[in-house]
Amino acid sequence: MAKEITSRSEDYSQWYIDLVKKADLAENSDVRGCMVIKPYGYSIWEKMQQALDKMFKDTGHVNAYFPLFVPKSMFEAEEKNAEGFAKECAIVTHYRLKTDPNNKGKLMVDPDAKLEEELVVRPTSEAIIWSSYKKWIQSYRDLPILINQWANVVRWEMRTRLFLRTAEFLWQEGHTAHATSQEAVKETVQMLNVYAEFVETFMALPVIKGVKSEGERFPGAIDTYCIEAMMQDGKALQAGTSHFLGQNFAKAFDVKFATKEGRLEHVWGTSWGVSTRLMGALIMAHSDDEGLVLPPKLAPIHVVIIPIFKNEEELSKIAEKIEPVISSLRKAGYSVKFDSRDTQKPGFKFAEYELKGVPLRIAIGPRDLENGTVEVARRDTKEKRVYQLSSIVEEIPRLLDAIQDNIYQKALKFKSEATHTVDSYDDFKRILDDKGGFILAHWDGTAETEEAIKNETKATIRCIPLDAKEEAGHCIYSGKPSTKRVVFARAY
RNA sequence: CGGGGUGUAGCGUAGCCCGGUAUCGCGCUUGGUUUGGGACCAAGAGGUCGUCAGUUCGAAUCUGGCCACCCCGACCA
Repeated sequence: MAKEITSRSEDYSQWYIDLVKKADLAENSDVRGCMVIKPYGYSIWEKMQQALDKMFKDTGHVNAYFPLFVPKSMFEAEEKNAEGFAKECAIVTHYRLKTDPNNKGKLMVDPDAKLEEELVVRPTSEAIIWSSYKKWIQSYRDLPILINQWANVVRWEMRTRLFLRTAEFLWQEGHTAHATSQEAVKETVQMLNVYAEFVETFMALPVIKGVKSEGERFPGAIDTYCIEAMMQDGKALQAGTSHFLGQNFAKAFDVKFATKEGRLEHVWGTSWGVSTRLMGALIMAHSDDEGLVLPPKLAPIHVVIIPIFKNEEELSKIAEKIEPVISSLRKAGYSVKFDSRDTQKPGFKFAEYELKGVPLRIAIGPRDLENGTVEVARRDTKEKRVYQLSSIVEEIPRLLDAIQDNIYQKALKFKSEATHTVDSYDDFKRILDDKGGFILAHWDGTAETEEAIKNETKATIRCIPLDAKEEAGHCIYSGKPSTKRVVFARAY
């Protein structure tokens, strides 16, 4: 009742906000544009971090940490990158406050404490990292450098939305340096594949892998690879990017190395990142009007057990009966919560854990004690089934796998139904307005056409898919010849 | 930054036009009855009405300044 959320059909974006707040994931803070990630939301992010961090380490990367502040002169070294982020930077200009003589009890910025050089709060860390790499790299023997950092960054967005766009957000950013262009490209693609694999296997969300058009490219990159996911309302969401930086940053920061042959060359770079925005994708991809639906691989609680009892005595009988199940499951690595609160009724708890997206719920009461059974409810299908208590420890892993798979299959089906192929601008606009989704269409490859379509329809080129097949056609906008289809969509 | 809107208890709100110290629901506290799908009854606690000034015997209400937030646009992971 109090926790009721707006339905998706009524107002999708309100549904999203309700979900984030009522499932206790995050809330707006008293700081403009910045959110508080609450414990339940943060525990999902930690699960994501753990899985990604392992994948990074398995591909040879190590973690490090670089400063939050970047001196302005350092920040502006790579011109395109600086320009691209200039409009959204927070800047530290002073290092001290003092009591305000004209305003009792208040503080003011001390005008005598102005910094010689302003510090930019990092919107991304290429600058500070490449200025460090300059000191670390002299020879081909020093390469490659494969570093990741988990950090917060600040981008002063005009309009913010919980998880999807906040002024401060958490992310990881990988920054690598290589001796050859081929090796750097290979790294860029490898990390794109890591992201795709993570999003598909852990988040149960299928993606399109592709390359950004010039207009959508990361400032300072030669190529930006990305994965794009489809949300339930037909809007696309960029879930991760991997950039081939060429020698741009090496040149800007004068990072050279001696080759085996003794020549002095600039190194080749990549950078790649995913952010707490993935939380937004996770929420929007699978959840329903009852609340979150979490894939078991990222759920902080796999199984919640709700005892149904009238008194202390009944509760202790149930607890005794279920205890071996709990400890076996925990031993096997599952997160189990036994909610024995006597302050809430079972129905309240059922609704609460549905809201929070717990994949499996076990209810056990006097009736079950008599029959040696439990009732198991799946969050994804809402299906309830009675199992023998003796078989439950074996059933749980099977059920969790089934849920993970079912959620993915459902999202895959949705994505394929939301993907349309069009050959005329009229069809393009019609489908965009009727259904949204991904639209595969021919494009003449020019920034002008891309810009015109964006202005007229708000749809952007999400990517040029890596698996796009060669196919002669005509640009839906200009009619000029094209050799493959690109993916358009309205996006978050 | 341009256009529009809103600030009243932890949350959501009524009252404002037409001035007389604030309504209702959820939540919270206590007691009792309940407990297999969001319990019920009773009694309570909680508000400088965003802020500063003005008009007035008297301001949530009228006037002006300021601040904050939300929505639509431009920008964006």
